[in-house]
Amino acid sequence: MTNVEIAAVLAKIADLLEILNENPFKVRSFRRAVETVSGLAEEATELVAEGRLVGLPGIGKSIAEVITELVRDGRTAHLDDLLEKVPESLLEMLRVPGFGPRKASVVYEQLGLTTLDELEAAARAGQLRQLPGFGAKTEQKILEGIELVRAGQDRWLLGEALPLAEEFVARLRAHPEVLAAEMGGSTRRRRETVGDLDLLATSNDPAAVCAWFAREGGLATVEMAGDTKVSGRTERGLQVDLRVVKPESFGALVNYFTGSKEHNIRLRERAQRMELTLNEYGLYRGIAEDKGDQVAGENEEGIYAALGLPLIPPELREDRGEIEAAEAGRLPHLLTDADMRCDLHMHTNASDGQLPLAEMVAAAREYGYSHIGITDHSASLYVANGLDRDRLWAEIQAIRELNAELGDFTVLAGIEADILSDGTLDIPEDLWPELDFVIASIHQGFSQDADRMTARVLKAITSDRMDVLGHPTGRLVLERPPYGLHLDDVLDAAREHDVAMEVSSSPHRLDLNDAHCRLAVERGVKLCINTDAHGPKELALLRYGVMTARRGWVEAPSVINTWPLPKLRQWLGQRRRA
DNA sequence: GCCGTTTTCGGCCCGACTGTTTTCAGTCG
Repeated sequence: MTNVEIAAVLAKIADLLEILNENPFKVRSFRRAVETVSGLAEEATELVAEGRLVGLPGIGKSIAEVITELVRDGRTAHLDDLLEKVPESLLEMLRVPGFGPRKASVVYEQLGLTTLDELEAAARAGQLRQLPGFGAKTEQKILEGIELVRAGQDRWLLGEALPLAEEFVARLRAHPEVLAAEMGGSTRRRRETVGDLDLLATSNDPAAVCAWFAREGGLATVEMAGDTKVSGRTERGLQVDLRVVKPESFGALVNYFTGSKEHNIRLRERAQRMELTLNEYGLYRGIAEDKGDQVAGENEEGIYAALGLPLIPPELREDRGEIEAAEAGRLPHLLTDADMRCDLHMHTNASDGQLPLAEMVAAAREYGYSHIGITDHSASLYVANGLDRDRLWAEIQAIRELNAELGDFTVLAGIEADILSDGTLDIPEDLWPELDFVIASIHQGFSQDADRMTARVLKAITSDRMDVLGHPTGRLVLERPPYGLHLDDVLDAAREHDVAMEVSSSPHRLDLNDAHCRLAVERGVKLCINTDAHGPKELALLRYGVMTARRGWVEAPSVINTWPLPKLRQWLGQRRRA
C-alpha cells in the first residue's frame, strides 16, 4: 500500500470519527498523521518493516498499528468498524462548502440520506429546512455548494495560481492607500496545488481599499464586500479572499493566513507556554481573557522573535520539524533563484522543441545564466522526433561551433536519452564520449510493475553512462500518479554512482516532489533542477523547481545547477575519465 | 489519539462569520 493510499485511509477515519461526534482531539490526531504520512518521502512499508513508525510526529502506538495493518493486509479493522456505523458514501457530502460532519450526521440520522445525489434531491424538495439547525438559506447554500463540487474545480496548479496572486498583490501595492500587501495561504507556501488565493493588505483606511478592490481589483464576480474583507472569483472561477487590517496587525494577519494550520497551532501552543496569546491581530501578553498589551504583530519577524525563534521561511511552515530546527538554530539556508547558474534540460526543433539551436540558446541566455545544457530526445522516442546517430553528431558539432562564437557563455552538449524497457540507455556507443552529459528518462513502458521498473532504472544508473535521472517518478500533478518505483533503492544507487536526481520544474510535473527532494538530499544524493523547456516561454518556469526544492529543505550546494562551470565540468569529467 | 523545560494523566489554538437562533452550534481557516 502506498503512502498516498495510507493517508487517504487515515483521512477517511478522521472524517468518520467527526461524523460520529468523537473526541475532536482524537480527530485531530488522525489528521496530523495524514499530514505526516503524506509528507513522508520513504515508503511507509519500509518504516513498518524496520519498526520506525512510532516516534514520527503525531504517530503513536494506535495509529502505528493501523498503518501496520494497512501495509500487511491492505485493510484495517478500525476503518471497517467505523463503516459499519456510517456508510462511506456519506463522506462525499463533506466536500460541499459549509456542509460539515455535524450536518452530515443530521441528514443521515433523520432522513437516512447517504449520497450527494440524495442530499441534492432532498434540498430541492425542501426537506432539509425542517431539520434542526437547518433553514431555507442553508438549503440554498447546499444546492450552490453541490454545484461547485460537481464542477470539480477545487484544486489549482501552483503554476496557474501564483502568477494570478502576484498580479493581485502588485495591483494592491500600487494603490495609494495600501501600505503593504502580501499573498498568504498555500500559494505563499508554494504548495504544488492550491485551493484559493488569500490576499492580505494593510492600510489606515481598510474600508476604502476594500471598496476599491471590490470595484476594480480584477475580480470577475464579487460575493462579499465588507469593510475589512472582500471575496469573489476570477474569470476562471478561482476563489479570491482579500483581508485588510491596520498596520499594527499586518504581520500577525500574514502569519495567520500563511499557515499551515498545523504550523500555526504549534506557534500558538508555544505562545501559550510563554504566557502569551497569538491570534490574527497580534501577539499579546497574558492568556485568554486576561490578555493585555501587544508584544508583536506589525511584522512576522517580530512575532517569531518574541517567540524566541528566527523567521521561518513560508515554504517550511508545514510542521515537518521546522519549529524544532528553528529553535536549535538549524534552519536550512534555503536555495534561492539567484543561486541558479544554469538550466540543463531543454529541447530544440531538432527533436520536439520549437526553436532552432541558436535561437533557443539566445533565449536561455536572457536569464543571466553562465551556461546551459541542450538535451534533445534520443532516437527511440519517435513521437518526439528523437535524434538518430547522425543527427546527434551534427547537433554536437553545431554546439561546439556555437560555443566558439559565444565567448563567456557556454552550451553543454547533452542528450535526454530514453531508458529502454530493458534498462539500456538509448545512446550511440561511439558518441557517448563526445557528449558533455547525459540525462536519462523513462518515456515508455509506464505500466511495468514496481520491481521491474526499479530494476530497469537501477540498470541504467549502474551503467555509469548517465549523469542525471530525468523526471524520476513520472507523475503529472493532478493528472497521473507516479509510476511504481522503489525510490529508496534508486536513491541508494544514485548516491553510490553519483547520479543526480532531476527536479523537473514544470508546474505539471514538479518531479521529484518536495518530500522526495528532502529525502534525496538527506541520503546524500545531488539534485539537478531543470525546466525541460520545449520553447522559450517555458524557460521561465525554473523558479517552480526552486520552490519545490525549498519546500524540501534543500540548500544550494546539493544542487549541481548552482556550481560554477569548472566545478560542474570536473564532476561530469570524473565519470568520463573512469 | 498524542504527548511531556511543572505532566505517564490531563491537557490539547484562536477567532470570525453564518444562520438559526433568544444564547449558540457548526463551519472555516
